Amino acid sequence: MPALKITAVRKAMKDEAKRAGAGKPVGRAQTKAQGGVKRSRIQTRNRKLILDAALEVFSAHGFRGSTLDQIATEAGLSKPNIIYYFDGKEEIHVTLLNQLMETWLDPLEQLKPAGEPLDEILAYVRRKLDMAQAYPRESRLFANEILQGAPRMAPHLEARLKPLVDEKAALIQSWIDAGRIAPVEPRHLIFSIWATTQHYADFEAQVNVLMPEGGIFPGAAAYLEMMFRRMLTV
Amino acid sequence: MPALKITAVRKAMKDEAKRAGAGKPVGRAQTKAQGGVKRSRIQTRNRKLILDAALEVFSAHGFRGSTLDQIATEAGLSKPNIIYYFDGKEEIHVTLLNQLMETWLDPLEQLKPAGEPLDEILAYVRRKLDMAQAYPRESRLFANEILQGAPRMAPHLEARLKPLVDEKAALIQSWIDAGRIAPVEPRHLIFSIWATTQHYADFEAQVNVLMPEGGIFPGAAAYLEMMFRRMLTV
DNA sequence: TCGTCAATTTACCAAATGGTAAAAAACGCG
DNA sequence: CGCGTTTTTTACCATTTGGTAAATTGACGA
Repeated sequence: MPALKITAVRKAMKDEAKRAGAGKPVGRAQTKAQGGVKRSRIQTRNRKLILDAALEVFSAHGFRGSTLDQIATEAGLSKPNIIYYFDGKEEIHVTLLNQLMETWLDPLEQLKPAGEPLDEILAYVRRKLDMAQAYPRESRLFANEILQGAPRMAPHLEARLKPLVDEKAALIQSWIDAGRIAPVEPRHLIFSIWATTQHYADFEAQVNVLMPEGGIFPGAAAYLEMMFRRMLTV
Repeated sequence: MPALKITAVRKAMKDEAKRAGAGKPVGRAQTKAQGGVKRSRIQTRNRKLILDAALEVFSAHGFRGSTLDQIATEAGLSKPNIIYYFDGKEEIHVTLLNQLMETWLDPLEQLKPAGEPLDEILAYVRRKLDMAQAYPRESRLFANEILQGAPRMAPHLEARLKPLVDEKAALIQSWIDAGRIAPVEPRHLIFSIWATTQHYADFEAQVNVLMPEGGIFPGAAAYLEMMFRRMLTV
């Protein structure tokens, strides 16, 4: 029973320290990206090494399926050294997710009112598919998180994704109202773009079984362009 | 070091026993669905309880994110009692996956040469969407497994899914050759049907953030029917 | 109703895992 | 170069977790 108590106390102290913003005497490296967090060359390099390794591991096995040892090995660092740079497994994951969200939003942000509506949307499909091809690990990391109910991402979804989707859905609706594309529910349209493009990254294992010949992306691009073109042409 | 050795020996003995097909003296319940495995009323009931609980837990947290204790609690049984019915966590998971595969294949199996091609395909979309709505846990269990690279399912994918997809892709191609639907790559068509329908189950957490109003499925059904109708109409 | 086999519980264990403490090593600046 | 600071390593620890052994209870047919 004493062991339990000691742990509880230690944990409480740690939480306290966190709340007070008082870092450990050694290793102020883990203070997150708040104000100006001047990072040394070594810190920059190693944080990147760790995040790269974590992306590899988390995207392949999910959060709970990944271990610090795996990440450490992949990064070529020792486990305690990883804890020196990040407060723990969870913080690495959250950092990755936060970074990812911006990258993920980017293609949709580029959907602009200027230009021909159909071309704009098809270009968006294209960007999304390119993204799935270029960053399959990021796509799977994201998919994993959402599949588990977005436990560490719900706030971000609400704060960053929702406003953007609201904005772009309104834009698409305005195109519809102007009779420039066929009438469809904008949000379902967006969902179908996400689903079809990300499928090639997230379900790669299945796709590879069913279409063994390498290079599915050219065919996918042609198929999706045709699909959305036909659907949206007035 | 001796501890390690003992474990190794114990493990080896267990593997041996498995290979030889010699079950434990007590509990022949875990012999899998081979020949006639007459199961008592209690066995039938408890295996079902366990599989139901495991579906709930595995679909929510993934394989590695789930614990036997969670499954036991959910099933209302004790952990050792669970091990009495299944050889271990892995066997529960595999059993679930195998069962699931049949259910999952069913809607595609119903795609038949008779009838109007467009109606056949739209009915397939409908069945898939109904399935996502009625069995979201199954959909997520499957998605989880594929996301992780299908480690426990690759053989099944190859043996059951691939032949079926080959067959139905050929059927769709024959419809195209006969000029009865618009020409599209049959496999990409199938992928897009899977992706768009399962999206509503697998990414439910995200969908719920972006479309707070309950009952997205009616809208999804209308949208998807329109989408595939427009794409496939000659 | 009684004995036997099936089912369940109790009490464990070893390994894996996230994390820590403290000493050693490397860095870099005056 | 010398010395304080940062970074890394070594040696641990507590908890969690999958799984087991053995004793106990329960079901059910002769």
